[in-house]
Amino acid sequence: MRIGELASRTAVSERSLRYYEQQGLLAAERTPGGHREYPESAVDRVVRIQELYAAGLCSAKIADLLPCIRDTDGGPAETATPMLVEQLTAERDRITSMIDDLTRSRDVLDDVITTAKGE
Amino acid sequence: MRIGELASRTAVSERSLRYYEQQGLLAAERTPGGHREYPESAVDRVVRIQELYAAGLCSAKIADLLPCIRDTDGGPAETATPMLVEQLTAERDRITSMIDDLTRSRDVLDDVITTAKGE
DNA sequence: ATAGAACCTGACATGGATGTTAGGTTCAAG
DNA sequence: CTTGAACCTAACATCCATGTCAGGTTCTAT
Repeated sequence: MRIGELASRTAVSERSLRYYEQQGLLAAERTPGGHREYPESAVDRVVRIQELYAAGLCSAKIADLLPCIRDTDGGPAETATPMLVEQLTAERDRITSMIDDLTRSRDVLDDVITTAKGE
Repeated sequence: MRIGELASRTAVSERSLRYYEQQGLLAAERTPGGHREYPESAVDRVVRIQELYAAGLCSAKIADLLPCIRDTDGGPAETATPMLVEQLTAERDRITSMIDDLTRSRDVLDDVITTAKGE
């Protein structure tokens, strides 16, 4: 599929998709004229990339990580090096405390909302 | 307490604390010479502010929200207006999906970590 | 053949919390 | 009184994914 369709199916802007390619996160074939041509699996990958960005990982970490991810269609292409495992473990712990923070904030919001509705 | 102590006790930079004041999130008394003087409760408040920033709320929303929060030392000073409740509900839903995304990303990391360690 | 939609590259802009620096004032301890 | 730590304001810098614009090329349907 081409970039417009991928953009609309993932709700990610074309600008961002080109940026992902620049960062080595998302490969694309090219038509003879130079237009990008994506495989069906690009949809899942873009969603995954967005989630990882949202989790606070930078492009470089995501680029390291992606080849090690177990795709829907098979096992991982690579195995994480010990150094990468160490970094990813730190990221995982950071994500865990992010989740805890978010949960606390959500509880605060719920309390304020409930209080307001109860009066 | 003064700004240096508050900064070290909350692990938030003095720069940020002054910024919070500018945004109307954190009030401070002043010494005759103009130095900021914070009450003990500022520590909790700063932590709360950081959590809300981490949850993706901007300064303005936090400023609206803070007066409605049930403090440790009593009930909320204000009750949220219907409009604010609507906004906060949207924020809460957004936070919920953030948590879901983060959980997914953490699962991905765990899988990569486990796979690497298992070999 | 041709119009118009879709795509290309490249460059500059944005946001918003935070870092940093500069130059000056206040505070506290000797 | 003096000295150094701590604080003040103001202004500018940074990060980095994303937005936006300009000017040009490719694709597709008629």
